[in-house]
Formats: sequence, C-alpha cells, structure tokens
Amino acid sequence: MTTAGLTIGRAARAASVGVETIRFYERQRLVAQPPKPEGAGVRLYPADTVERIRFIKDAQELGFSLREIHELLALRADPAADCSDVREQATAKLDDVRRKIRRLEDIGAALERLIAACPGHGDLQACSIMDALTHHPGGRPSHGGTACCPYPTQATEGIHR
Amino acid sequence: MTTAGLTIGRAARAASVGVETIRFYERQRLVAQPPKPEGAGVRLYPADTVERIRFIKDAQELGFSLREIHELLALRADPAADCSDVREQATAKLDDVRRKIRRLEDIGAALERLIAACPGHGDLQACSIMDALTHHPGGRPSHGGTACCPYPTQATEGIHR
DNA sequence: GTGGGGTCCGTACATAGGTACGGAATCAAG
DNA sequence: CTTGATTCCGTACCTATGTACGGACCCCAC
Repeated sequence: MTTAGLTIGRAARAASVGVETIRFYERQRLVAQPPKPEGAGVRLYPADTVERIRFIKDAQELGFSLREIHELLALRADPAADCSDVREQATAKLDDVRRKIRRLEDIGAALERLIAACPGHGDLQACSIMDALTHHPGGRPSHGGTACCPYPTQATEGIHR
Repeated sequence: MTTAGLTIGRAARAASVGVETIRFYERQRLVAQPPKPEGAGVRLYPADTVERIRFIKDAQELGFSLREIHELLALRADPAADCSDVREQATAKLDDVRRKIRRLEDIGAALERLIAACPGHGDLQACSIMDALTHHPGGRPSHGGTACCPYPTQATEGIHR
C-alpha cells in the first residue's frame, strides 16, 4: 500500500539534505543502507529513514554530536531483555536534555531582558547578553559590579563571510 | 580591590579550556586580548573574560556556532541609540532559543516514554527514540504504522573510539 | 643570577562533519 | 534505442574548531 521507497535523491530532498550527506551517514552507520534489488537497480529508502535523517539534523542543532546521536538512536527497550543499562543511558541523556533546556531558558530570559532594556526605558544594567546573564535577578554567575558596557562593541572582523 | 586580572594560564583553568583555545578565540575576535603592560610583562585577563568564555562553551553545547555566538555577544542595547535592529536580532535569536527548547522537550518526552516502556510493562510501541517520537500521543511526524522494532540494532562499527 | 615553568607568537597538524569530483552503470522520457 | 538525468562508489577536498610545536622571552623562587 505504501510506496516501496524513495531513491536516494528523493529521500535527500525529503529530508532537506544532500545525497552525499546520506551516503556519509551510511558510512557512519547512522542510517542503514537499503539493499540493492536482485539483479540490478537502485536502492530504495523507506520513509522512516527520512524521519531518521531529520532527527539527526534536529539533534545536531541542539548540540549533539553524531556520536551522541548514534547513542540516542541505538537506545531501544527490548521487552524481552534486561534493559537496566538502556534505562541508565536513557536517564543520562534525559539529564543532558534537561540541562540544555535550563541553560536555554537562562539565555532566553537574558534575551528578553535585553529586549526590554532596548528602547532606553528598560531598567538598564542589562545592555548586553553577558550583563543580562550575570547581574540579573536569578542570574547564575557571581563577580560583583562591572558597570554597564565594559566590552567595546567588537568589530565584525575575524568572524567573516 | 579586585585582582587586576589573571594570566592566560589561570584564566584558561578558570574557564576550563586550554590556553590555546583562548588564543584561538582572540584570533576570532570572540574575546578581547588585553593589552600588554607598559614596558614588559604578560597580559592580564579580567574576570568577565572568564565568564565570556564559559558562555561561549555553554552556547556551543546548545548548538550555536561560533559565528552565532559572536552575534549573540555583539547584541547590545545602547540606551542612547536607535536599537530597532538590535531588538530585531534579539527577537530572532529568542525565537531560535524557543524552537530549540521545544524540540528538546519533544526529545525529553520521548526519552521518558522510552524509559517507561523499558521494563516490559510499559505500553510498548515505543522501543526506540524514533518510535517514541513518531507514533506518540502528540508526536510530530506522520507516516502510519511501522511495527515496533523495524531498525535492526546497529553494530557499534563506524562511530568508533 | 640561574633554573624551571609560564607567556608569546607564528605555524603546523588534527578531528568532525560534510561536499565535490569522476567515471561507469542504470533508469526514464521521447 | 538514444539521450539526459540519477545512482553508485571511491577518493579527494573543504570548513569549523580547536590542539600541538618550537623558539624567544619573561618572571619568580632559590
């Protein structure tokens, strides 16, 4: 009923990556290479390979390395096996995820504070991200009392293109 | 009252990076290189450079590239200037951050589901991350009805060391 | 004032994650 | 059955982000 699969080119387009990226992931064993059909023909990729690739790209944007993504994808709860170590690994990953969320929330709050300070009628004392993070109600780090804008706005040189 | 600053080695240790990393960031203009004192001597790094480096490392783990981090750090609400573009950029970054949080929450939920399914008395139908993400109450993607464990557990080959 | 470690600077090397190239085989439209 | 686009595979190349190396210089403890 469903289509047998997609050629590598179509799969790549569906996952918004290049063909070469799929081949690269195959070499890294991040996605399985479907078998070549009997005799001759081209490989056909099932739809869930596309999902898998999307997941990989998403996870990358969240700061996971391909190694870590491999570990995430390898986690499986086999109902017929002792999975205490799967459980353990999954829990570790979950902690990881939660730490990331917390840190992102900090940065999000700093950005909000920065935006609020923007028109000039905000509270000030928060004219940069670092300011908003460091001497903030609830901000993490310590170090007392640098005035508002100690860091000279850096030229765009260096980080180029 | 506060110390004049840290030598590069101490600053590196304080920020949990290598000396070479600091120099690299200086070349990339991610952190400012303090001036060499009159005559002779070594450069001294203020404490907020350490904070800045920590921020860079944190942001990297959240999937921001050095380029993006540079943009984040460059945002500043100068109360004496029109900052509509700062506001605009900050808003865009904030959207970014919120997207990341949402996706992390999805993955966190999938992990929880996987952990719950683990001992065998969970609901099943969620024996891998992809399962937990795709056919989940509230899961994002579509594609109907792949059975539980279609993906052969991949050997550890390829992603090595 | 000497010895051992740290700094400085330039350059070279390394690792992760792709991206491009080239030639043979294959498929699909006309 | 020709033609143009794709696939396949191996290899080479590229960018981002460090990491290491080597020689000169500097600083602090003895």
